[in-house]
Amino acid sequence: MTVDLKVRGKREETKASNRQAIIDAARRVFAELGYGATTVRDIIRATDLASGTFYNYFKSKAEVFQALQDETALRVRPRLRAERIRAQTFEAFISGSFRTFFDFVRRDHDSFATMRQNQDRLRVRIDTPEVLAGFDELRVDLEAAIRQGVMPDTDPDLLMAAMVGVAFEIAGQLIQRDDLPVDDAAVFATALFLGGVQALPRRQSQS
Amino acid sequence: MTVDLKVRGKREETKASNRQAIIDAARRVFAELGYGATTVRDIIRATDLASGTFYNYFKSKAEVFQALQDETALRVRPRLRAERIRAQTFEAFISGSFRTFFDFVRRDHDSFATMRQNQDRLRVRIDTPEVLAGFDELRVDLEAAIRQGVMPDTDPDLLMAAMVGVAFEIAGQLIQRDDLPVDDAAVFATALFLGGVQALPRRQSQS
DNA sequence: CATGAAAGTTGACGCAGTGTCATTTCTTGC
DNA sequence: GCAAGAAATGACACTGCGTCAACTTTCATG
Repeated sequence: MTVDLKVRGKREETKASNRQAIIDAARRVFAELGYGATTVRDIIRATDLASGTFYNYFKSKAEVFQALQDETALRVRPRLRAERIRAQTFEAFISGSFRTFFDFVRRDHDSFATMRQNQDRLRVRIDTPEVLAGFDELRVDLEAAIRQGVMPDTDPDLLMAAMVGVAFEIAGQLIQRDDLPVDDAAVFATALFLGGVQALPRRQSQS
Repeated sequence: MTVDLKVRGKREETKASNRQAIIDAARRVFAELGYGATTVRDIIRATDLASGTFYNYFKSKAEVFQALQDETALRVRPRLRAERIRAQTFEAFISGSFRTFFDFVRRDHDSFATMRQNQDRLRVRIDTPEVLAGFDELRVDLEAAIRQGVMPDTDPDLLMAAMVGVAFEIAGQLIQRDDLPVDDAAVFATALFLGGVQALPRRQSQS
């Protein structure tokens, strides 16, 4: 009567569903209480599992949080990667990267709202290994672009850092300011990298 | 026999010294164990005070951490402010800001090492209210520069975000890479803002 | 000085979250 | 069916948290 194929036995089935249940509960609870305030017990209470079961899946709340971030990172990275590989010019490389990232941030608001989880007025950003791996991927692609002569031969680590810094900080603006169009953000960041401050879009009549 | 002037009574004297003792202990302990792993008890054990005394000075370990960060922020902000106000051209504004900041980061390595405190391989950045106020200060100065026609009339929030993002992310590189000269970092960031990717310093013969 | 009141310190206490583990329940291959 | 292994359960010992009544120190006052 079970609709889905029983290729995997019941064992693996529930194992996967329990893991997901914990992750889902964690996302909800983190969103509600903030990372600092939530306890492992809060998370497990939000599922129908027993406290001990949590530890069959994760070592600590930090590890669940990491799983959440990693999940997000693994969703963005392929898109960014594809965008960069497709790029034939460095304009396309830069503009495509920013646009794709900002688009994702706006759409997936919640995943990044956790990023700036606050208890008081603190702003916190946590980069998990998967996120850091994403940075590395960008650096590798930059190096490839440099080798191909598409990108000027400059320090790839610093260029990566600059792109990451601008991307995340402007993403923060996108989260704060709902009225800021994704497109404006992308145009701004792209112009900065293509021509510096002088090339930035000017404001309309702003008396 | 007390060398220093007894303008303040003993009361305030010990109050200030206790507070500082806690902050100093916290800096040591955070550096050793990382933020996540240290407990209030760890901090207080590293002083000769009793556990209850901690709570006369701070509500939680988060609050001590914030005090640490704020202390740092309050040391950098005036320097950055002075640099920006002195600037007559936007080249000077940008270049002075980055150079001053990177110089501080390199010198005050430890304060910023805490910034990227890691338990596993996580990278964490926490912006306290004083740090955020520093961002705001930058935005205000950018707005002033725009009004004076020194800076192109573009979205000051985004420009601030871009500068902050580049500054912090490249600061991260400065901390990771001891061989990276402060000057190179400053030249890189400045060139990016003045002329975009094309204007970046090229690498020497790098077969 | 002596003294009483106020400020500050102390550490033991009750409470809550942590991670473990013996026990129980469920799944699977035979 | 049934035995064996896998996973879930929740009680338990332990640790850290924040509080508070008792104690100590400081200081203003006569």
